[in-house]
Amino acid sequence: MRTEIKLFKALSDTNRIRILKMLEVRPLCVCEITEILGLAPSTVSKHLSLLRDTELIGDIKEGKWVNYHLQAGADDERVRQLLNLMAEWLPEDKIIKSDQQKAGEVDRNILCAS
Amino acid sequence: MRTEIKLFKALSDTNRIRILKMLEVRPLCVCEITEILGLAPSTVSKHLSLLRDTELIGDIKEGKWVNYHLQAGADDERVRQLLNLMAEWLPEDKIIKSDQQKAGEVDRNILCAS
DNA sequence: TATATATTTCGCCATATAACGAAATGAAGA
DNA sequence: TCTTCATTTCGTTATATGGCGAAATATATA
Repeated sequence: MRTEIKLFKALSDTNRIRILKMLEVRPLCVCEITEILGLAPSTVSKHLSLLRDTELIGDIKEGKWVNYHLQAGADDERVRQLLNLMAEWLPEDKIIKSDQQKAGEVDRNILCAS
Repeated sequence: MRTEIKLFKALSDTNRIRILKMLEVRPLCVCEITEILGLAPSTVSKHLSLLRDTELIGDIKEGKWVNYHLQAGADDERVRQLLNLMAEWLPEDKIIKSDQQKAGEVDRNILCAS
């Protein structure tokens, strides 16, 4: 039962839901997510490693950046089921829509080290 | 987003998952659930009211007992989706299977006020 | 009415969680 | 090599959560 609880806990936080929903748009690096959420980088990093522990997201290093992406094809069926649910949920949420628009627009080269 | 978070939080606790899974067998009163979980009645009552707040379960008074049941036909589609997932999950979990067997066997007339 | 029983509410305590800033780590480029 | 910048790790703090027992509430029965 540990896995299931860990998954639900991962989804029990507003900022982590916002992260998952913005990753539906495209993979993002930590500083892009940090900018959109308006949190400290260390806080965002912690959220990301918690999500990664559940396989809901994965990461790929690209030079000095770490790109995080949804794990839509995760090994664990429960993860896939929850990601499928989340993809349907919150289609009209103002914050989510705003986040997703920003996710489509941010440019890490302009944004980071500003 | 508040509703979604509340739902995931409700599912983020071992004892609440155990309650949902035992209610798949049949409706149960508080003292039956209390006996199976081995927790204080006040603790179980708190879990139940939290689950009821999400519409995952409902309650019907029957004399001095309060019977709790799954809300499989809940108004909220998200609730139905999560209950459907939970019905598929944990089919082999030892604790869950034991709980479900007990749920089929307990008799509140023998059990309570013992 | 008085008593017994089931449930809930309240107050308390221990632990878990989310936030931050500071310091450590890792990679790219001067 | 040295510097810069993205990210992570660590330590701290405030709040949330889950547990209990005691007291309050509600209902059935003597």
